[in-house]
Amino acid sequence: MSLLKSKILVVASDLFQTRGINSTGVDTIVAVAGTTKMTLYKYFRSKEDLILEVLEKGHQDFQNWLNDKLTSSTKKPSEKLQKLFDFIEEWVTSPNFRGMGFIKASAEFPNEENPVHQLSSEQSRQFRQYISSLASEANIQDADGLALQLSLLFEGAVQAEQMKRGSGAMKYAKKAAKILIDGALTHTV
Amino acid sequence: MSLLKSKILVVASDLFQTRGINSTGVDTIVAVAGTTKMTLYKYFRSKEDLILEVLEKGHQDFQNWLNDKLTSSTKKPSEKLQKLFDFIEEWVTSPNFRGMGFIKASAEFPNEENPVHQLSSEQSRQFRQYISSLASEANIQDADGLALQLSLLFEGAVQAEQMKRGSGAMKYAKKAAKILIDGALTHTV
DNA sequence: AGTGATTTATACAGTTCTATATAAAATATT
DNA sequence: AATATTTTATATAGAACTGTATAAATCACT
Repeated sequence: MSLLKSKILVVASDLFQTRGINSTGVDTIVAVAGTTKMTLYKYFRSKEDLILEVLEKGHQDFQNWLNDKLTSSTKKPSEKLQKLFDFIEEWVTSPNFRGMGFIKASAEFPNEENPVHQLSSEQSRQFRQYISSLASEANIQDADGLALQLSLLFEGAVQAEQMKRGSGAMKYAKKAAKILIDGALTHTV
Repeated sequence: MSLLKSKILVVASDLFQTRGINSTGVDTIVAVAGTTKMTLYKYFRSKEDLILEVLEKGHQDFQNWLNDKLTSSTKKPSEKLQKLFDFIEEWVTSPNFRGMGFIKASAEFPNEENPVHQLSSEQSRQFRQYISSLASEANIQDADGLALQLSLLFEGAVQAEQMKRGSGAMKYAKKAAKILIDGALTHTV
């Protein structure tokens, strides 16, 4: 991928997160990225295309990072589930954390027919599905149910953290997650 | 309050929730409300003023409704806490539910110096504080901690419901809340 | 019916935004 | 060095948005 294109992606991701997507114009993006609109529109057909690619990249980066961490940490499915929130906390508190794109994008594009909304909704579903597969491997009965509960905690915590940085929400989300996971594990098949 | 003013507030609240705040122009609001911009700007100094009043009204309506429900349902503090999520579910699934304003507003206005962001952040804090006071009355040790966890579940569920209507998130949020509340109640002072 | 306040209709100034056109400059390739 | 590609600089079309000006129309009240 072109250096300029990835630079634009990084800058756009940053600005979208800190100023909002609709409030960030392409002029601002190219100015911060140190390039021009002509170049931006060479690599992205439209602003919407840019938004979609930013979301896609952010989600893939997160999923890859999380999956690598989990698979290299332990092979026991139940332990993976337990460590999930530790890694999520590590991700959220890392200096290059720019927020979970799909959480904000769905708020800024509430129309269910909007491509940006659809992508963020799909990413949210994928993430929940990933947690559910971990729960299934740990032989938890209602894997989808637990996955939903954990994702609620996670998304709530990310939002709280976005709303007020250093809120300590992640700490209590972890405690709650542990209670829910432990409870579900004692009712395994 | 003037009929037109409250009509504008209702319409704006509806449009902000369904199309997003930044994506909704004042022209659209007055067209749907069946009035003109002149009248809108008579009652609201600016669009930002309108947003703030919409948020304020939405939050007060919710808090008043919830408090009335809780105080008239039971006098036992621990039962209030248990019934909290039942009423919240009732609110969220009611036909005139237009979403929790402060959740989306903070996403659309991420800048912490923005008045809209500040108000939604304050409302989020107030709601958490309200839950915490219920937990305190029920003699729960870490009342603030439980309140934070419950609000994470709540905000996560509202967002999930906004992202995909009829997701059933509230049902699992309630189950998780019950587990957390029961756990906290067994460790009371 | 007549007076005063409210509301509408319409136009528009001024800004911002997405997206494109065109030509010059810089960079890479042969 | 000459050619081809990429990138910049600049201008601008065209739409959308906030907010205001002005005059006509409607409404409330006496």
